[in-house]
Amino acid sequence: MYRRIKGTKDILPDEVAQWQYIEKFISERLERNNYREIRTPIFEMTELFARGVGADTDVVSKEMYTFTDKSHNSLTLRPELTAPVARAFIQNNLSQISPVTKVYYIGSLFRQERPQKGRLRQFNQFGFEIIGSEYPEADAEVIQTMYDIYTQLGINDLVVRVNSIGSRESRKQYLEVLRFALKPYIRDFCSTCQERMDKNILRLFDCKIENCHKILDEHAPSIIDHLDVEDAQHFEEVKSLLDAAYVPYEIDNKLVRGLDYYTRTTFEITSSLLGAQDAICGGGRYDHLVGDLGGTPTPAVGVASGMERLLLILNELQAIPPKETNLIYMAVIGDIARQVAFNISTTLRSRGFTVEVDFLRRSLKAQMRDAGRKGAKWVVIIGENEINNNKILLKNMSTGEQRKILLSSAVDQIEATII
RNA sequence: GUGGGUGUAGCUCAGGUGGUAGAGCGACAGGUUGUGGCCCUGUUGGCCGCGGGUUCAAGUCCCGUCACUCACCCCA
Repeated sequence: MYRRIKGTKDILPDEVAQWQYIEKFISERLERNNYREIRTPIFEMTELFARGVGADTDVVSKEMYTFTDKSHNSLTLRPELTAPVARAFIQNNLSQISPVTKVYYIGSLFRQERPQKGRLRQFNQFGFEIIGSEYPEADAEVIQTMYDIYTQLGINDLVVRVNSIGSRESRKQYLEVLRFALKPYIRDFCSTCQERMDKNILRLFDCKIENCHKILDEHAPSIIDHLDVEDAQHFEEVKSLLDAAYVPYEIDNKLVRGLDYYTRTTFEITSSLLGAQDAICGGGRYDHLVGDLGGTPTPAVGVASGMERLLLILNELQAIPPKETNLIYMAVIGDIARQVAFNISTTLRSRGFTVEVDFLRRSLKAQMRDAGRKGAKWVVIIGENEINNNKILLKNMSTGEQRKILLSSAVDQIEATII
Protein backbone atom coordinates (compact mmCIF):
# COMPACT_ATOMS: atom_id res chain seq x y z
CA MET A 1 0.00 0.00 0.00
CA TYR A 2 1.22 3.45 -0.81
CA ARG A 3 1.37 5.83 2.09
CA ARG A 4 1.66 9.55 2.22
CA ILE A 5 5.12 11.01 2.78
CA LYS A 6 6.09 11.44 6.41
CA GLY A 7 5.07 14.82 7.72
CA THR A 8 2.40 15.41 5.08
CA LYS A 9 -1.33 15.27 5.49
CA ASP A 10 -4.43 14.43 3.49
CA ILE A 11 -7.04 17.08 4.06
CA LEU A 12 -10.35 15.29 3.67
CA PRO A 13 -13.58 17.02 2.61
CA ASP A 14 -14.91 17.66 6.12
CA GLU A 15 -11.69 19.39 7.05
CA VAL A 16 -11.41 21.30 3.80
CA ALA A 17 -14.56 23.14 4.85
CA GLN A 18 -12.65 24.41 7.90
CA TRP A 19 -9.73 25.54 5.78
CA GLN A 20 -12.04 27.40 3.46
CA TYR A 21 -13.66 29.08 6.42
CA ILE A 22 -10.44 30.47 7.86
CA GLU A 23 -8.94 31.31 4.47
CA LYS A 24 -11.99 33.38 3.64
CA PHE A 25 -11.99 35.00 7.06
CA ILE A 26 -8.31 35.91 6.83
CA SER A 27 -8.39 37.37 3.36
CA GLU A 28 -11.51 39.42 4.05
CA ARG A 29 -10.02 40.76 7.25
CA LEU A 30 -6.66 41.62 5.68
CA GLU A 31 -8.24 43.31 2.72
CA ARG A 32 -9.92 45.66 5.18
CA ASN A 33 -6.40 46.92 5.96
CA ASN A 34 -5.88 47.06 2.21
CA TYR A 35 -3.29 44.29 2.09
CA ARG A 36 -3.35 42.60 -1.30
CA GLU A 37 -2.61 38.95 -1.92
CA ILE A 38 0.65 37.89 -3.50
CA ARG A 39 1.48 34.39 -4.78
CA THR A 40 5.06 33.39 -5.37
CA PRO A 41 6.44 30.07 -6.69
CA ILE A 42 6.68 26.98 -4.53
CA PHE A 43 10.44 26.76 -5.22
CA GLU A 44 13.23 29.27 -5.54
CA MET A 45 16.97 29.33 -6.07
CA THR A 46 18.62 27.87 -2.97
CA GLU A 47 20.82 30.93 -2.79
CA LEU A 48 17.82 33.15 -2.02
CA PHE A 49 17.27 31.44 1.32
CA ALA A 50 20.94 31.07 2.16
CA ARG A 51 21.44 34.78 1.69
CA GLY A 52 18.07 36.01 2.88
CA VAL A 53 17.39 33.84 5.90
CA GLY A 54 21.01 33.18 6.84
CA ALA A 55 23.26 30.24 6.04
CA ASP A 56 23.92 29.50 9.72
CA THR A 57 20.27 29.27 10.72
CA ASP A 58 18.80 25.84 11.46
CA VAL A 59 16.16 26.31 8.79
CA VAL A 60 18.73 26.78 6.05
CA SER A 61 21.54 24.58 7.31
CA LYS A 62 19.59 21.42 8.04
CA GLU A 63 15.90 21.63 7.20
CA MET A 64 15.57 22.53 3.53
CA TYR A 65 14.28 20.33 0.74
CA THR A 66 17.00 21.10 -1.79
CA PHE A 67 17.51 19.42 -5.16
CA THR A 68 19.31 19.96 -8.43
CA ASP A 69 17.31 20.28 -11.61
CA LYS A 70 18.36 19.19 -15.11
CA SER A 71 20.08 22.52 -15.71
CA HIS A 72 22.22 21.93 -12.62
CA ASN A 73 20.59 24.73 -10.67
CA SER A 74 20.26 24.21 -6.94
CA LEU A 75 16.60 24.75 -6.11
CA THR A 76 14.78 24.61 -2.79
CA LEU A 77 11.15 24.15 -1.81
CA ARG A 78 10.44 27.35 0.08
CA PRO A 79 10.91 26.93 3.84
CA GLU A 80 9.51 30.38 4.58
CA LEU A 81 7.90 33.20 2.64
CA THR A 82 9.46 36.48 3.66
CA ALA A 83 12.53 36.05 1.46
CA PRO A 84 10.48 35.06 -1.63
CA VAL A 85 8.19 38.04 -1.09
CA ALA A 86 11.19 40.35 -0.78
CA ARG A 87 12.60 38.83 -3.98
CA ALA A 88 9.31 39.41 -5.79
CA PHE A 89 9.20 42.96 -4.44
CA ILE A 90 12.63 43.67 -5.88
CA GLN A 91 12.25 41.81 -9.16
CA ASN A 92 8.91 43.39 -10.04
CA ASN A 93 9.92 46.91 -8.97
CA LEU A 94 6.96 47.14 -6.63
CA SER A 95 8.52 50.16 -4.93
CA GLN A 96 7.84 52.12 -8.12
CA ILE A 97 4.10 51.49 -7.93
CA SER A 98 3.73 52.83 -4.42
CA PRO A 99 6.23 53.83 -1.73
CA VAL A 100 4.64 51.39 0.70
CA THR A 101 3.79 47.85 -0.38
CA LYS A 102 1.31 45.89 1.71
CA VAL A 103 0.88 42.24 0.75
CA TYR A 104 -0.44 39.06 2.30
CA TYR A 105 -0.07 35.41 1.38
CA ILE A 106 -1.50 32.00 2.17
CA GLY A 107 0.50 28.97 1.11
CA SER A 108 2.49 25.80 1.73
CA LEU A 109 6.02 25.70 3.09
CA PHE A 110 8.44 22.79 3.44
CA ARG A 111 10.94 21.94 6.15
CA GLN A 112 12.47 18.53 6.73
CA GLU A 113 12.23 18.12 10.50
CA ARG A 114 10.79 15.48 12.79
CA PRO A 115 7.02 15.96 12.74
CA GLN A 116 5.18 16.50 15.99
CA LYS A 117 2.00 18.14 17.23
CA GLY A 118 1.44 21.30 15.21
CA ARG A 119 4.52 20.74 13.09
CA LEU A 120 4.50 19.10 9.66
CA ARG A 121 7.02 18.90 6.84
CA GLN A 122 4.59 20.43 4.42
CA PHE A 123 2.70 23.04 6.37
CA ASN A 124 0.78 26.19 5.65
CA GLN A 125 1.18 29.74 6.75
CA PHE A 126 -0.60 32.96 6.13
CA GLY A 127 1.24 36.18 6.68
CA PHE A 128 1.50 39.79 5.70
CA GLU A 129 4.24 42.32 5.15
CA ILE A 130 4.54 46.09 5.08
CA ILE A 131 7.51 47.01 2.91
CA GLY A 132 8.67 50.61 2.71
CA SER A 133 8.03 52.10 6.15
CA GLU A 134 10.58 52.37 8.91
CA TYR A 135 8.10 53.80 11.39
CA PRO A 136 6.72 52.13 14.51
CA GLU A 137 3.13 52.45 13.38
CA ALA A 138 3.86 49.77 10.79
CA ASP A 139 5.18 47.42 13.48
CA ALA A 140 2.19 48.14 15.66
CA GLU A 141 -0.30 47.63 12.85
CA VAL A 142 1.15 44.22 12.04
CA ILE A 143 0.94 43.07 15.65
CA GLN A 144 -2.46 44.59 16.28
CA THR A 145 -3.92 43.16 13.06
CA MET A 146 -2.76 39.64 13.80
CA TYR A 147 -4.03 39.91 17.36
CA ASP A 148 -7.34 41.15 16.03
CA ILE A 149 -7.67 38.27 13.57
CA TYR A 150 -7.17 35.72 16.34
CA THR A 151 -9.59 37.34 18.74
CA GLN A 152 -12.20 37.79 16.01
CA LEU A 153 -11.88 34.10 15.26
CA GLY A 154 -12.73 33.45 18.89
CA ILE A 155 -9.38 32.83 20.57
CA ASN A 156 -8.93 34.51 23.92
CA ASP A 157 -6.06 32.89 25.77
CA LEU A 158 -3.37 34.61 23.72
CA VAL A 159 -0.05 35.91 24.98
CA VAL A 160 1.68 38.53 22.85
CA ARG A 161 5.39 38.73 23.52
CA VAL A 162 7.49 41.55 22.11
CA ASN A 163 11.14 42.48 22.18
CA SER A 164 13.58 44.69 20.37
CA ILE A 165 16.88 43.28 19.27
CA GLY A 166 18.08 46.67 18.02
CA SER A 167 19.48 47.78 14.74
CA ARG A 168 22.44 45.93 13.30
CA GLU A 169 24.79 48.60 14.61
CA SER A 170 23.56 48.70 18.17
CA ARG A 171 23.24 44.93 18.26
CA LYS A 172 26.86 44.58 17.22
CA GLN A 173 27.91 46.62 20.22
CA TYR A 174 25.58 44.71 22.51
CA LEU A 175 27.02 41.41 21.35
CA GLU A 176 30.49 42.60 22.30
CA VAL A 177 29.25 43.46 25.76
CA LEU A 178 27.42 40.17 26.02
CA ARG A 179 30.43 38.15 24.96
CA PHE A 180 32.64 39.97 27.41
CA ALA A 181 30.16 39.47 30.24
CA LEU A 182 29.78 35.75 29.62
CA LYS A 183 33.37 34.91 28.89
CA PRO A 184 34.23 33.98 32.48
CA TYR A 185 31.46 31.38 32.49
CA ILE A 186 32.02 29.81 29.10
CA ARG A 187 32.93 26.44 30.58
CA ASP A 188 29.68 26.30 32.52
CA PHE A 189 27.50 26.40 29.41
CA CYS A 190 26.29 23.34 27.49
CA SER A 191 28.19 22.31 24.38
CA THR A 192 25.63 23.81 22.00
CA CYS A 193 25.84 27.12 23.79
CA GLN A 194 29.64 27.03 23.74
CA GLU A 195 29.50 26.64 19.96
CA ARG A 196 26.98 29.41 19.62
CA MET A 197 29.17 31.67 21.69
CA ASP A 198 31.32 32.19 18.59
CA LYS A 199 28.87 31.62 15.77
CA ASN A 200 25.69 33.34 16.88
CA ILE A 201 25.85 34.35 20.49
CA LEU A 202 22.36 35.84 20.46
CA ARG A 203 20.87 32.39 20.20
CA LEU A 204 22.16 31.47 23.61
CA PHE A 205 18.82 32.87 24.69
CA ASP A 206 17.07 30.06 22.81
CA CYS A 207 18.66 27.42 25.04
CA LYS A 208 16.21 25.68 27.34
CA ILE A 209 18.76 24.02 29.62
CA GLU A 210 18.22 25.24 33.14
CA ASN A 211 21.81 25.87 34.03
CA CYS A 212 22.46 27.92 30.89
CA HIS A 213 19.34 29.89 31.68
CA LYS A 214 20.56 30.55 35.17
CA ILE A 215 23.89 31.92 34.00
CA LEU A 216 22.15 34.18 31.52
CA ASP A 217 19.73 35.43 34.16
CA GLU A 218 22.56 36.25 36.50
CA HIS A 219 25.19 37.62 34.18
CA ALA A 220 23.81 38.55 30.76
CA PRO A 221 23.08 42.23 30.26
CA SER A 222 19.62 42.88 28.84
CA ILE A 223 19.49 43.83 25.19
CA ILE A 224 16.87 46.42 25.99
CA ASP A 225 19.41 48.34 28.07
CA HIS A 226 21.82 48.48 25.15
CA LEU A 227 19.60 49.83 22.42
CA ASP A 228 20.76 53.07 20.90
CA VAL A 229 18.61 56.18 21.23
CA GLU A 230 16.71 55.65 17.97
CA ASP A 231 16.08 51.96 18.63
CA ALA A 232 14.80 52.71 22.11
CA GLN A 233 12.58 55.48 20.83
CA HIS A 234 11.20 53.16 18.15
CA PHE A 235 10.46 50.45 20.69
CA GLU A 236 8.75 52.93 23.02
CA GLU A 237 6.48 54.09 20.24
CA VAL A 238 5.56 50.56 19.23
CA LYS A 239 4.59 49.84 22.83
CA SER A 240 2.53 52.97 23.26
CA LEU A 241 0.68 52.28 20.02
CA LEU A 242 -0.13 48.79 21.29
CA ASP A 243 -1.30 50.30 24.57
CA ALA A 244 -3.51 52.72 22.70
CA ALA A 245 -5.01 49.83 20.71
CA TYR A 246 -5.60 47.82 23.91
CA VAL A 247 -3.38 44.99 22.74
CA PRO A 248 -2.11 43.23 25.88
CA TYR A 249 1.54 42.22 25.65
CA GLU A 250 4.57 41.18 27.64
CA ILE A 251 8.13 42.34 27.15
CA ASP A 252 10.37 39.32 26.67
CA ASN A 253 13.96 40.35 26.25
CA LYS A 254 15.00 36.77 25.58
CA LEU A 255 12.84 36.59 22.46
CA VAL A 256 15.47 36.52 19.70
CA ARG A 257 14.15 34.28 16.87
CA GLY A 258 16.05 31.95 14.67
CA LEU A 259 16.14 33.87 11.42
CA ASP A 260 18.97 36.27 10.71
CA TYR A 261 17.05 39.03 9.02
CA TYR A 262 15.30 40.53 12.02
CA THR A 263 16.12 44.00 13.32
CA ARG A 264 14.55 46.02 16.12
CA THR A 265 11.06 44.65 16.80
CA THR A 266 10.56 40.90 17.20
CA PHE A 267 7.37 39.33 18.51
CA GLU A 268 5.35 36.19 18.71
CA ILE A 269 1.92 35.20 19.91
CA THR A 270 1.49 31.95 21.84
CA SER A 271 -1.49 29.92 22.97
CA SER A 272 -1.65 27.50 25.87
CA LEU A 273 -4.01 25.31 23.83
CA LEU A 274 -1.14 24.13 21.65
CA GLY A 275 1.42 21.56 22.75
CA ALA A 276 5.10 22.22 23.12
CA GLN A 277 5.05 24.14 19.84
CA ASP A 278 2.97 26.91 21.30
CA ALA A 279 3.83 29.82 18.99
CA ILE A 280 0.96 30.45 16.64
CA CYS A 281 2.71 33.27 14.81
CA GLY A 282 6.04 35.02 14.76
CA GLY A 283 7.37 38.07 13.09
CA GLY A 284 9.27 41.26 13.31
CA ARG A 285 11.05 44.03 11.52
CA TYR A 286 13.64 43.29 8.84
CA ASP A 287 15.16 46.52 7.64
CA HIS A 288 18.10 44.98 5.76
CA LEU A 289 16.58 42.02 3.93
CA VAL A 290 15.63 43.86 0.75
CA GLY A 291 19.06 45.48 0.56
CA ASP A 292 20.84 42.20 1.33
CA LEU A 293 19.01 40.57 -1.56
CA GLY A 294 20.26 43.21 -3.95
CA GLY A 295 17.40 45.68 -3.91
CA THR A 296 17.44 49.30 -2.86
CA PRO A 297 17.64 49.18 0.94
CA THR A 298 14.02 49.30 2.13
CA PRO A 299 12.74 48.92 5.70
CA ALA A 300 9.99 46.36 6.26
CA VAL A 301 8.02 44.51 8.90
CA GLY A 302 5.89 41.39 8.72
CA VAL A 303 4.46 38.32 10.39
CA ALA A 304 3.64 34.71 9.55
CA SER A 305 1.08 32.49 11.25
CA GLY A 306 0.86 28.70 11.19
CA MET A 307 -2.43 27.58 9.72
CA GLU A 308 -2.30 24.06 11.18
CA ARG A 309 -1.70 25.47 14.63
CA LEU A 310 -4.51 27.94 14.17
CA LEU A 311 -6.84 25.13 13.16
CA LEU A 312 -5.74 23.08 16.18
CA ILE A 313 -6.77 25.91 18.48
CA LEU A 314 -10.03 26.64 16.71
CA ASN A 315 -11.04 23.01 16.85
CA GLU A 316 -10.15 22.85 20.53
CA LEU A 317 -12.42 25.83 21.09
CA GLN A 318 -15.04 24.54 18.64
CA ALA A 319 -14.93 28.00 17.12
CA ILE A 320 -15.59 27.04 13.52
CA PRO A 321 -19.25 27.26 12.56
CA PRO A 322 -20.55 24.24 10.61
CA LYS A 323 -20.87 24.76 6.91
CA GLU A 324 -24.38 25.55 5.78
CA THR A 325 -25.84 23.21 3.22
CA ASN A 326 -28.88 23.94 1.16
CA LEU A 327 -29.13 20.60 -0.52
CA ILE A 328 -32.06 19.41 -2.59
CA TYR A 329 -32.07 15.61 -2.83
CA MET A 330 -33.82 13.88 -5.73
CA ALA A 331 -35.28 10.55 -4.64
CA VAL A 332 -36.31 8.57 -7.67
CA ILE A 333 -37.88 5.21 -8.45
CA GLY A 334 -38.13 3.77 -11.95
CA ASP A 335 -36.55 4.43 -15.32
CA ILE A 336 -38.87 7.20 -16.48
CA ALA A 337 -38.62 8.95 -13.13
CA ARG A 338 -34.85 8.88 -13.39
CA GLN A 339 -35.02 10.58 -16.77
CA VAL A 340 -37.34 13.25 -15.45
CA ALA A 341 -35.24 13.78 -12.34
CA PHE A 342 -32.13 14.15 -14.42
CA ASN A 343 -33.68 17.03 -16.36
CA ILE A 344 -35.17 18.75 -13.33
CA SER A 345 -31.91 18.61 -11.41
CA THR A 346 -29.97 20.04 -14.35
CA THR A 347 -32.35 23.00 -14.53
CA LEU A 348 -32.31 23.54 -10.78
CA ARG A 349 -28.51 23.61 -10.79
CA SER A 350 -28.48 26.15 -13.60
CA ARG A 351 -30.59 28.36 -11.33
CA GLY A 352 -28.01 28.05 -8.56
CA PHE A 353 -29.38 25.28 -6.37
CA THR A 354 -27.31 22.44 -4.96
CA VAL A 355 -28.87 19.20 -6.15
CA GLU A 356 -27.93 15.56 -5.64
CA VAL A 357 -29.52 12.52 -7.27
CA ASP A 358 -29.27 8.95 -5.99
CA PHE A 359 -26.80 6.93 -8.04
CA LEU A 360 -27.49 3.48 -6.64
CA ARG A 361 -31.12 2.87 -7.66
CA ARG A 362 -31.87 2.15 -4.05
CA SER A 363 -35.20 1.80 -2.28
CA LEU A 364 -37.04 4.98 -1.37
CA LYS A 365 -36.31 4.31 2.29
CA ALA A 366 -32.62 4.08 1.59
CA GLN A 367 -32.70 7.26 -0.46
CA MET A 368 -34.52 9.11 2.30
CA ARG A 369 -32.00 7.91 4.84
CA ASP A 370 -29.19 9.08 2.58
CA ALA A 371 -30.88 12.46 2.15
CA GLY A 372 -31.27 12.86 5.89
CA ARG A 373 -27.68 11.96 6.56
CA LYS A 374 -26.43 14.42 4.01
CA GLY A 375 -28.41 17.18 5.62
CA ALA A 376 -30.76 17.79 2.69
CA LYS A 377 -33.27 20.56 3.41
CA TRP A 378 -35.65 19.35 0.71
CA VAL A 379 -36.33 16.07 -1.05
CA VAL A 380 -38.03 15.84 -4.41
CA ILE A 381 -39.72 12.46 -4.74
CA ILE A 382 -40.47 11.09 -8.17
CA GLY A 383 -41.84 7.55 -8.56
CA GLU A 384 -44.20 5.78 -10.89
CA ASN A 385 -47.33 7.24 -9.26
CA GLU A 386 -45.97 10.73 -9.72
CA ILE A 387 -45.16 10.15 -13.37
CA ASN A 388 -48.64 8.73 -13.98
CA ASN A 389 -50.37 11.67 -12.27
CA ASN A 390 -48.01 14.33 -13.62
CA LYS A 391 -47.46 15.48 -10.05
CA ILE A 392 -44.23 15.14 -8.06
CA LEU A 393 -43.67 15.47 -4.32
CA LEU A 394 -41.62 18.12 -2.55
CA LYS A 395 -40.81 17.28 1.04
CA ASN A 396 -39.51 19.67 3.67
CA MET A 397 -37.08 17.60 5.72
CA SER A 398 -37.17 19.70 8.86
CA THR A 399 -40.97 19.84 9.20
CA GLY A 400 -41.72 16.58 7.45
CA GLU A 401 -44.43 18.35 5.47
CA GLN A 402 -44.77 17.41 1.83
CA ARG A 403 -46.85 18.75 -1.05
CA LYS A 404 -47.70 17.79 -4.59
CA ILE A 405 -46.59 20.00 -7.42
CA LEU A 406 -47.40 19.92 -11.12
CA LEU A 407 -44.69 18.18 -13.10
CA SER A 408 -44.99 20.60 -16.04
CA SER A 409 -44.05 23.62 -13.92
CA ALA A 410 -42.02 21.73 -11.31
CA VAL A 411 -38.84 23.79 -11.38
CA ASP A 412 -40.65 27.12 -11.03
CA GLN A 413 -42.72 25.83 -8.16
CA ILE A 414 -39.75 24.30 -6.38
CA GLU A 415 -37.92 27.57 -6.72
CA ALA A 416 -40.90 29.56 -5.43
CA THR A 417 -41.35 27.26 -2.45
CA ILE A 418 -37.73 27.09 -1.42
CA ILE A 419 -36.78 30.73 -1.64
C1' G B 1 19.93 13.16 14.69
C1' U B 2 18.24 11.52 20.11
C1' G B 3 14.51 9.62 23.68
C1' G B 4 9.41 7.82 25.24
C1' G B 5 4.60 5.74 23.76
C1' U B 6 1.52 3.02 20.33
C1' G B 7 0.43 -0.49 16.15
C1' U B 8 -6.18 -5.78 16.61
C1' A B 9 -12.78 -4.41 11.79
C1' G B 10 -13.86 1.95 7.95
C1' C B 11 -13.41 4.77 13.19
C1' U B 12 -12.58 4.51 18.82
C1' C B 13 -10.80 0.60 21.55
C1' A B 14 -11.32 -4.50 24.82
C1' G B 15 -8.61 -8.97 24.58
C1' G B 16 -4.95 -11.69 33.49
C1' U B 17 -0.99 -16.39 33.97
C1' G B 18 0.15 -18.54 25.54
C1' G B 19 -5.25 -22.50 23.50
C1' U B 20 -5.97 -20.02 16.02
C1' A B 21 -10.49 -13.01 17.75
C1' G B 22 -14.71 -9.30 20.47
C1' A B 23 -17.64 -4.50 21.76
C1' G B 24 -19.43 0.31 20.59
C1' C B 25 -19.98 3.52 16.52
C1' G B 26 -20.29 3.42 11.08
C1' A B 27 -21.91 1.06 6.45
C1' C B 28 -25.77 -2.18 4.34
C1' A B 29 -30.63 -4.50 4.89
C1' G B 30 -35.32 -5.77 7.40
C1' G B 31 -39.27 -4.31 11.02
C1' U B 32 -43.46 0.08 7.17
C1' U B 33 -46.63 -2.34 -1.48
C1' G B 34 -43.01 4.04 -2.00
C1' U B 35 -40.89 8.08 2.91
C1' G B 36 -35.19 10.12 6.76
C1' G B 37 -34.07 11.32 12.12
C1' C B 38 -35.74 7.63 17.55
C1' C B 39 -36.16 2.35 18.66
C1' C B 40 -35.60 -3.09 17.67
C1' U B 41 -33.38 -7.13 14.64
C1' G B 42 -29.94 -8.99 11.31
C1' U B 43 -25.78 -8.74 7.78
C1' U B 44 -21.17 -7.06 6.31
C1' G B 45 -16.52 -6.49 7.82
C1' G B 46 -9.81 -8.36 10.50
C1' C B 47 -2.86 -13.05 6.97
C1' C B 48 -4.20 -9.05 15.20
C1' G B 49 1.96 -3.55 11.15
C1' C B 50 5.80 -6.86 8.77
C1' G B 51 9.80 -10.77 9.24
C1' G B 52 12.08 -14.37 12.14
C1' G B 53 12.49 -17.33 16.80
C1' U B 54 10.63 -20.32 21.25
C1' U B 55 6.36 -23.81 21.67
C1' C B 56 2.15 -29.32 20.39
C1' A B 57 0.00 -24.24 20.09
C1' A B 58 1.70 -17.00 19.61
C1' G B 59 -2.77 -11.13 19.12
C1' U B 60 -0.39 -12.74 23.80
C1' C B 61 6.62 -14.49 25.11
C1' C B 62 11.74 -13.21 22.69
C1' C B 63 14.68 -10.76 18.66
C1' G B 64 14.65 -7.68 14.52
C1' U B 65 12.27 -4.27 11.30
C1' C B 66 8.80 -0.65 9.58
C1' A B 67 5.06 2.86 10.49
C1' C B 68 2.49 6.32 13.40
C1' U B 69 2.72 9.57 17.52
C1' C B 70 4.62 12.76 21.49
C1' A B 71 8.90 15.17 23.24
C1' C B 72 14.20 17.25 22.67
C1' C B 73 16.96 20.81 19.05
C1' C B 74 14.54 24.55 16.03
C1' C B 75 10.42 26.68 14.20
C1' A B 76 4.63 28.40 12.35
